[in-house]
Amino acid sequence: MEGQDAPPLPLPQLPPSLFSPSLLPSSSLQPPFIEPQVLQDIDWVSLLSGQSGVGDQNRPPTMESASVIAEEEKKENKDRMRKSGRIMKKHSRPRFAFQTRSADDILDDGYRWRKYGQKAVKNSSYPRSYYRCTHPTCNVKKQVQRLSKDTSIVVTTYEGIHNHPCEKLMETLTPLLKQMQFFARF
DNA sequence: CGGGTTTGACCGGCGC
DNA sequence: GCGCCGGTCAAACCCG
Repeated sequence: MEGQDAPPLPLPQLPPSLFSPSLLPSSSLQPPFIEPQVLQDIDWVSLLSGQSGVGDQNRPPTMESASVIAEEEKKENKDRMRKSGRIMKKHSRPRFAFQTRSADDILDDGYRWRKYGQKAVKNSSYPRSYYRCTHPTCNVKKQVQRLSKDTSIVVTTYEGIHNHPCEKLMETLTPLLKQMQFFARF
């Protein structure tokens, strides 16, 4: 059915400052890369340490555009109406999406994810994948979808904030921090 | 054998 | 009410 992808994607557009497809080189064969601007705009500290708390709301104004937020709020409001069902969780969860240019669908963000579903979505010739953080007490989710418009672009949508540190990053960072502490004494 | 993925079924919301 | 659609479940499967 969804062989073509003519209509515009329902995806909220990120501001050009975050991501500018037009600036992308035409040659697309590259190792997994996150656009530098995107990396800069992410508040990795709070993201990784889970400092923003599950209370969200006061999450740092990282990279979501107003339009993205508005779109999400609308969706949250709809979710609020949900009364029964298996996932009666909390609905007002911080969410943000960003696009990366990558040949690989799964970008290694340091966390461990378990895939729990895959769906073909309308207006896209590529399926959307659903992942959950494998950490026992952490129910952060993310969706990964490749743009059919530009197949070199992958859209990743995170939902929720990790309530645990990123093991992988800590592993890498710990010796570094120790070194910094050592040199800081001089 | 334990952890992950695959994949069809299922469920709830929404528009008509 | 019905059908479509997106999100999730869970059994089967895969792999180191």
